Amino acid sequence: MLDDFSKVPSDCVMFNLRRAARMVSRRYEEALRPVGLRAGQFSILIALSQQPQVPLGALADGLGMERTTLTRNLRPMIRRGLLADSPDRHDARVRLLSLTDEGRALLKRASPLWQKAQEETFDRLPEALWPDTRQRLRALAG
Amino acid sequence: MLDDFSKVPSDCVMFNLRRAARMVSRRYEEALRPVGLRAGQFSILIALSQQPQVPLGALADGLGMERTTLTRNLRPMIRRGLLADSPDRHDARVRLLSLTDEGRALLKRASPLWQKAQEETFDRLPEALWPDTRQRLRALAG
DNA sequence: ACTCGATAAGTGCATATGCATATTTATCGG
DNA sequence: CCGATAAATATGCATATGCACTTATCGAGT
Repeated sequence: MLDDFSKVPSDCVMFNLRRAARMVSRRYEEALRPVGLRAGQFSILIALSQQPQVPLGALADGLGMERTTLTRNLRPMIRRGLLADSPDRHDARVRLLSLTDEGRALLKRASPLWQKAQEETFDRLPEALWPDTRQRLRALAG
Repeated sequence: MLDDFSKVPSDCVMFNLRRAARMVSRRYEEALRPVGLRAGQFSILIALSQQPQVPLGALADGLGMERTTLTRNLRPMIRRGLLADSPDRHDARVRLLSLTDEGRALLKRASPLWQKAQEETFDRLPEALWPDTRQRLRALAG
């Protein structure tokens, strides 16, 4: 039976998650194209809109992402003027991140586009199932 | 209320999916490290183990991936001798992909490692919930 | 003050992702 | 057979992902 992998593709949690993430990301990115935001960039804007100053590492943890990945994801957003970074006064190692006014304005423009993508998503997965599904995704990510 | 994004991060399907996919992929990749397979590479091997000859486009569809992405994902695997490609006799545009013996052997070695990662995953999400969860992920990906 | 272990962040390398566009081949209408 | 259209794949560009390793800084103990 060692050679029979016939059930693996459908059973593999990792495969199913990655495929769903790819497909769903593409739909959100299509919706966000008018404001020129990638899927991950929108998530970063949202995460930063919650708090005024966030250390890079804390933000990476919240996104479930390696710090080194986040470091590079920030670059095009800072270049575009959506984010700003400043050193922590009390700890020179820490890079504090924040939204610029431009970033906040773009987020406002992006919000209805995201809303639309979210609604289209709920055409595929009944919205009533989402809170429960989200909890499962959190359990998987935790 | 346009400025209040406080519920978006937790509500956003795309964000939750991407985060879960990142975290889960990292755990599977850690498990698969002894055989030097990335998460996506394992999925490709599995998909190809089902059929002897698969056109690139059909494989990409099955993986829910752009053809152009798959084209490049194949490169390191072919270089390593895990996959082979040959032109379709009846249509010179088509690239038929197949596992090599080496690829099949590696898949055999990878299988128990995958199994272990899968079991660790089910420590986080009760396995009884998986068939239902998989169905929801499929609905999202469809 | 000094050393050392811990912590925060960055770099080099390799793979992953997909859109716009180009290239090659097939197919169909004439 | 020929030209137009469609189909399968590849390339250029930009962003995304994370591991191994490095650098800079902090804090505790001496």
